[in-house]
Amino acid sequence: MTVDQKESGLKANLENKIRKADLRPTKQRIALAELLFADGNRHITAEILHGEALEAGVRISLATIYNNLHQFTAAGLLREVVVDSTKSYFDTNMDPHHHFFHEDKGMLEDIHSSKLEVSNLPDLPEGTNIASIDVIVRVTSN
Amino acid sequence: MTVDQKESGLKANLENKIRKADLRPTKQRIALAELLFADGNRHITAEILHGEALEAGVRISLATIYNNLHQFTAAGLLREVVVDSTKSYFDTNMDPHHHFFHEDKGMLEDIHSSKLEVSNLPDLPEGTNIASIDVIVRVTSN
DNA sequence: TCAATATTTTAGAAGAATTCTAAAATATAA
DNA sequence: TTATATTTTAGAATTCTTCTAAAATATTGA
Repeated sequence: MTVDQKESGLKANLENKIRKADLRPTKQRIALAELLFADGNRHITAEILHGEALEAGVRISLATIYNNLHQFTAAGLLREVVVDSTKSYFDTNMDPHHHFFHEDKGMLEDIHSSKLEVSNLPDLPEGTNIASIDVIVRVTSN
Repeated sequence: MTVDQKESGLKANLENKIRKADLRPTKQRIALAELLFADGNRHITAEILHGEALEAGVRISLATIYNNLHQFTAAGLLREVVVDSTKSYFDTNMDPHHHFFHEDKGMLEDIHSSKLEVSNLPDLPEGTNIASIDVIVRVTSN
């Protein structure tokens, strides 16, 4: 298999992913999917992703970055992790898991669910359901 | 004990709290301390606190609200709870505990630490210390 | 008490992140 | 194709928060 075939295979796969989410595989969308999903789990902000896209030579506006991050999130391809009241982080890992948050670097790191257990959860407030349980272990460098 | 004595006792207590934080007990600070600490645990945003202060007849600017929320936080009288990437919540309960977050109402509710346990925490990333562990149980109404 | 000093408050401007708008560009279906 | 639906975009608008520097208030020590 040539490099070209491998690449077109990857791209075709991403197009598929986008189609399955009921979205059209536009140039911008494919480029973002590549940046987000091509090599493994990522935690990324809109600004950073925008920077990476421009660096990769993809002309894309910040509004489009936001649009797509939200559309991908709605489609279950991304989840938002709330760790900082000033900006939003998006996580490409959809398996149940938790996070270390490096407060000085503003950086997230996964904690696989099997590695951490939450037990003894009290009764839920009357008339509510769990949407998610988020554990953030905030760490600082020493 | 008269109502007046009780009230002045409460106010004196709050002044004390403010002084211990190395802050001057100004009219605005005392009013905020009253709103925050007078009756039990509260979870509040800057906007809401500002509204309550104005309603209570205290002339105070939003900048002062922010200044004081941060000063109280730095002094260990408040803690910030990060649950929403669009605004900041401050919690008057300084005991170790976790939260339910009612996503539809934007409302926080305490989970006492004894009611919930986090176990099996993996090794921390090289060269880091735990700053805090935050568990947010996000719930929605059904 | 009264001045000198230090802290605090404030209005309004500025900043940062995000969302909105409506027109142009692109993708899809027939 | 051509019509229709979706997407992208620049730039304005919005929301929350911080900054600025001047006026007000609190504290200290004679």
